[in-house]
Amino acid sequence: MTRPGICGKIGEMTDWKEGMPPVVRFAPSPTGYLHVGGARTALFNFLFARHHHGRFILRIEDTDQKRYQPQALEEIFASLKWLGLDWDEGPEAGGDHGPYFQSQRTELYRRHADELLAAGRAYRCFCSEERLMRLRQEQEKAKMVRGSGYDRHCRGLDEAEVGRRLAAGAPHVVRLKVPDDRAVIFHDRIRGDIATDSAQLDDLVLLKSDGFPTYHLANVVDDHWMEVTHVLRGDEWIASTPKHILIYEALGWAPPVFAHMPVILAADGGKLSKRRGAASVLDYQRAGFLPEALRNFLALLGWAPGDDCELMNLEELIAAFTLERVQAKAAVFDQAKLEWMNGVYLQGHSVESLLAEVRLLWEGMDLPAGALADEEHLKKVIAMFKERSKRISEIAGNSLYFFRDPLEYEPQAARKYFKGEALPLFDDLLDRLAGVEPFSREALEGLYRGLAEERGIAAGKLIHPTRLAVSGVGFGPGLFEMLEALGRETVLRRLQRAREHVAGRG
RNA sequence: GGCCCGUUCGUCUAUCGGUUAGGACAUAAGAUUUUCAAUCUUAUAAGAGGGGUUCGACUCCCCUACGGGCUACCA
Repeated sequence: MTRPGICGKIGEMTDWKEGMPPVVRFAPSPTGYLHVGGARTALFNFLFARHHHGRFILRIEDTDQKRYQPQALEEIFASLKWLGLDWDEGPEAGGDHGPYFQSQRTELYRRHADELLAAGRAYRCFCSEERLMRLRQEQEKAKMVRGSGYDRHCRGLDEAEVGRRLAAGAPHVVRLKVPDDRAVIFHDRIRGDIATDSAQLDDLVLLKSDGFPTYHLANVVDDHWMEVTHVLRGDEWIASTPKHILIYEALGWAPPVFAHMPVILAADGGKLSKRRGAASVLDYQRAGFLPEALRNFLALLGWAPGDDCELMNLEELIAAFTLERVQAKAAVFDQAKLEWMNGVYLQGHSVESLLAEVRLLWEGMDLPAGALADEEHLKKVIAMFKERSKRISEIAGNSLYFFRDPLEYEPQAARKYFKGEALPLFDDLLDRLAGVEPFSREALEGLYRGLAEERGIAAGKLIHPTRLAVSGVGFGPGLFEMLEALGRETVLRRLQRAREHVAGRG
């Protein structure tokens, strides 16, 4: 049996070459559940910080008032905690760089926007949404090659005019003055140098008309004041990074190190979504996955330790993780491999450690009163199902016949084992099972083997119909330990009922 | 459309110019078994295409194709 945590990487930790401990952040937007792609980004940030003895900050980017969903916050926190990704600074944890909600830092953004305005690096724009929309349509129609995007209409407004509109309370945004035709270059730790012509960038909005900053301004300002040294984020941000570089320049700040993580795709190559396999971290929890399995699996999406090691616990992941080994290529989420890995981790769990969670699932399954009263019995059942399960939910879902009589018989198995020839065998079994002492797996096996020999048939002829009769299905734990755990009374009752069922069908 | 990023078995990946291109999941076959699962054996399976550079390219460069991202007062 391959056990998790066999790689022995502990002790190989190295300090970050540049000396100073790094500071990273995970900055989700509370617009919905935390999906596995976000979780993977959080995980990489966490691993990087721990590996280099740095700090991991959680920051909430709630600057979009329209898309804000209050319950999303709880989901994000719960998801991160479930995966074991504790943050050193942020909501609940506190820290010296708070507040950690961008909605509570609007003064700071406004101050820097004013600073840029005063320095002539930014300007107020009074264009209406209608005008912007019309502009976009016209550009589309004209198929403009260059200069698409905002046309800098308000960039040349004179001070008097601006003052007049301001006094009139006209709604406006603040835009950055993007320099003409200049190369904007940044180094991506995963992809190397990426250069963009500033002519490709339009005068982006820094401050929205509702007073909130855009992501671009807020993330630059926060990363600066929170002393973030490494920005590890999804690669959908690559195209925006030149804008961020320009903002750093305008503010006179040194940009952090950038490293863009590859995306995670669904099996069909498309984007991961609720419909294409689960996407929410908490959905995986609900589906019976173990956090350490999902974490291990996610770590291997876009990253590999370099040797053939795959099963790694948290300490080993931390010890082995480096940015150099993060891949640039998008990775497909392979549910089958996750299932396998989860099964491996599940086998590593003791019955005791599984008890509480499985019991919770059973409790939600509408079982007869008192069915779950005997803890020793529950443990026995878990032990029988654990080894043949890949998820916790399978243990609970496949073992219901230990708490109530089967409601029906699996049709395919019934066709095979509930034939007329089974009737005399049932009679023999009913007769002998009533008297066997003790009702133990050893004695039961002796009974079955003996009877098979007497009748000159294979033991399977007795075993299979019995299994179906007592469990309703054609698969499960070894029959004799199953019968022992079920107890004589239950076994006889179910066999009797199965006999009637077979007889009734002629 | 423009700009940017990417391309090794079906999937996740190893390879940092010279390998019989390795491992894992999945798949198939066999062993084992009272079923299922597990376990053990074995097998199938890859450098998108085309040009360069080089004594030698999966590895470096260019082109094409394909996939993805961005092109919002969303993040």
